[in-house]
Amino acid sequence: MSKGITSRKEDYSQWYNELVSKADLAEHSAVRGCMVIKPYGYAIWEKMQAALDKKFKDTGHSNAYFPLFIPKSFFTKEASHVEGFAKECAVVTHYRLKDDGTGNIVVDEDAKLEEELIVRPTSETIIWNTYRGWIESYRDLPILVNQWANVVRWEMRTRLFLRTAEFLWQEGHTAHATAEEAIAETEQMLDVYADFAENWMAVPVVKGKKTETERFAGALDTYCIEALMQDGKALQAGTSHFLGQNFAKAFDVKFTSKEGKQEYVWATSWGVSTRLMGALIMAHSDDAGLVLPPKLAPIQVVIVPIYKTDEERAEIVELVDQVVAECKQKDITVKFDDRDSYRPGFKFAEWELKGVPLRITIGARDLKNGLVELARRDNQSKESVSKEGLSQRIEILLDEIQHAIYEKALKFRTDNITLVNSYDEFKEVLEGKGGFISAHWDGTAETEKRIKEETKATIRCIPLDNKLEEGQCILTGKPSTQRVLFARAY
RNA sequence: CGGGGUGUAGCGUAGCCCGGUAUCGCGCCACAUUUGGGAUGUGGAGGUCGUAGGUUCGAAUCCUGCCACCCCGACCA
Repeated sequence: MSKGITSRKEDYSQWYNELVSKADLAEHSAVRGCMVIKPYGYAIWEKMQAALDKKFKDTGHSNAYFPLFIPKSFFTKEASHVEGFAKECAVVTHYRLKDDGTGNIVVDEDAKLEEELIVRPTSETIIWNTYRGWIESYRDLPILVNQWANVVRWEMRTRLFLRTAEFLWQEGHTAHATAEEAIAETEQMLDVYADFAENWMAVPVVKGKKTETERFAGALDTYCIEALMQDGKALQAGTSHFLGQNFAKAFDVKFTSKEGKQEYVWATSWGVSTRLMGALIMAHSDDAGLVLPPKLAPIQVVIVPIYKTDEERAEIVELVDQVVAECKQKDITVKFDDRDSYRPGFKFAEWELKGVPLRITIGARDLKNGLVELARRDNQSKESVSKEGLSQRIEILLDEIQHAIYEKALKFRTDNITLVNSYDEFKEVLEGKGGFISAHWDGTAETEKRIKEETKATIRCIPLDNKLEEGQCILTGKPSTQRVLFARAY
């Protein structure tokens, strides 16, 4: 491992790339646009999955699994849905290879599929085609299903975690008897995402609604959580869609109501992906490496011993065993770095790079005094504490770190939401400090498009807690009733 | 998919213009001395020069195709 990484100031995207690679989170694979998520990175994803999965179950959802392949005819049934995804679909056309007679393995043209299969970019179509068979009566509703899966969107430009051709995610697909119930579900899951982002990832998010332009292909309404990265760019961290009856109509999914009438089912879908890993990395990490929130850190505490002799080592190990046992009782994940081939300084740097929230250093000096040294990753502070009651202190510190990095990110976001009242001011802020820009917009797609073309900024969302106020659109001067959030985005 | 760039040991590189089987640093292995912020010395291993062709007595070097990655654009979670 080489020393250090590029600083954020020097080159933010290089910093990100080096961090992902040097912290052992992921690497590029032999397949274009696809990544290998390495064990340490995957461990973080697993922690995210576990927390989210529990929240889904707690709100009444069950997991299921639907096929990777979707018949093309299904996929093309909902017009705007197809239009939105058509340009990035991988298509399976054949089911066999053969030897062409010269030792080359080629596609067997005789094994052409009668109907081509689309590798799912999302599963609405296959799921709604399935739901048709599951739903007859209002008594079959609601259906509250989630699936953890991989999806493929053939992206031209990829970045590890942020945009790859294949990624991991969860997609919830629910079916309801009424629009009100479906909308309530959409909002509930948005709250689940926001809660997860803020309380687990320690990333503050703005809950909002997408404009028509930014809406999911096939949805009536798309709700989102938007996060702000340290370079001032926004990142969509999760979406929850109210799909109306679009998919029910496309797939003819009807139910008999209490009144005995045939009605189309109301739908929602919602998802978050491994992109959250990108958000996590860019929200907290610094020039020394990753900074992980304790709740998602695969290793919460690392213990680095410092010794000269075997006797000292033995004494330290004895204390470490106690500390580890104590922590285990409190469900704190501890790693004892007993590698003999690296010196302490090297280990300090390595675990900082990997974002371990707390480090315990134990040396001969400490043993003599009955102390250990605790070092926080988030603010680099150190303290010497008694070995008595150490696990309590660790517990408190982990909790403090979780809150401290959230507060830091929140302050950054608050400082980087700028209210502007003119287009000149808008452009100036966008070029200079970046971040979210709160401005009046006349509500038309034309204006939105022009601003995007001229400045590369998009409307990230119309915040849900927006207060109404009279104003004038920064571009056209037309009347507006509320401000929306603009930003350049990932 | 358009424009630009890069590919040489695990990583970072020199050599390429001007053709003769490859330089240096980090890392790796062994041993010794070390250990409170990325140790030092000695010895050693490791290469289809991205890949497939072509030119040539001879190609990392010249020519062509392909692949991958990085930056900028269009598109997108």
